[in-house]
Amino acid sequence: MEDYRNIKLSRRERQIMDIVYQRGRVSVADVLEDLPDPPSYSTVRALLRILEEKGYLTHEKKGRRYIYRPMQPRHLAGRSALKQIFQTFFDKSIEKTVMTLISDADLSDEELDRLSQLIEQAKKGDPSS
Amino acid sequence: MEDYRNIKLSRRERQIMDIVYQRGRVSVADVLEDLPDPPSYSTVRALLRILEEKGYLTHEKKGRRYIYRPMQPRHLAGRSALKQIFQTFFDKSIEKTVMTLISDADLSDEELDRLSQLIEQAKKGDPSS
DNA sequence: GTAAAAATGCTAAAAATTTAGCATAAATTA
DNA sequence: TAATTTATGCTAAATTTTTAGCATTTTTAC
Repeated sequence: MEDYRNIKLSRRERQIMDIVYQRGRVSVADVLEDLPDPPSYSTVRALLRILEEKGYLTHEKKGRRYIYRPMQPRHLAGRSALKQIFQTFFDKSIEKTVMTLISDADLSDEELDRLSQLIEQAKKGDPSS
Repeated sequence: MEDYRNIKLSRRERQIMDIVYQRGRVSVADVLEDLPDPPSYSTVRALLRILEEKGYLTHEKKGRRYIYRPMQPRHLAGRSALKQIFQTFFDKSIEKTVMTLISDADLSDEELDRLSQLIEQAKKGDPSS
């Protein structure tokens, strides 16, 4: 659980977390740049501070400015977000979710081959059925 | 775009939209039942009304009570949400996203076979590369 | 047919979020 | 070294969100 995209955070807080996960590491200016309907510099600073207080971010001093990054690693946050999505929209079906991803994506044959391999490996690796 | 999970909606509004998409059609009581830290009946009604005003929901009278459903079809909302996720967490890579879905899922061989077929079909159907 | 139950309409207060602004410190530059 | 720029610390106002409550309507039960 612990999915920031699902509960807890306010609208601005979520927007900022998304930016942080997209960029990996951000300065106040970075966030300001990416925020839709950007508020003032002060505002962004306040929100970053709050997110840090809530335990979602941490910062370090880089020269004279703060650089923020997420506390939870990206891949974990991604997993959690995906879980939420496929529960909400795809009847908890991985298959439906993958189908949507693939059919929307217009993938090259090369990419499709790599996915096939991925699935073959999953078959070998986990003899669960 | 128009992704309710990304921007615009407040925390409660999003929670409610998630419930609506999970259930398909909801009464006030349904929503109340699924909401974490449920507020009062009045509150839920107000939120549903607001979401309808904003164009996310519509309702019909079923007997004496309102039944709400989403304006945007589930599969479209799902696509949009997925897009957001794989952009934010997976470097816009379908492959990485699918990999995470599959490796987390502990799928049966049967399910994996169906996914293989899906991919084969994608290869045939779209000779893009 | 009257009373109780279960719904909505509407309004406004309470709480949380979002915002800006002033004070201050450090680095840059002229 | 003084002025300017670019950062943060802190505080409080403005706005939005969240909530509850009362009035009214419709159905159900006696």
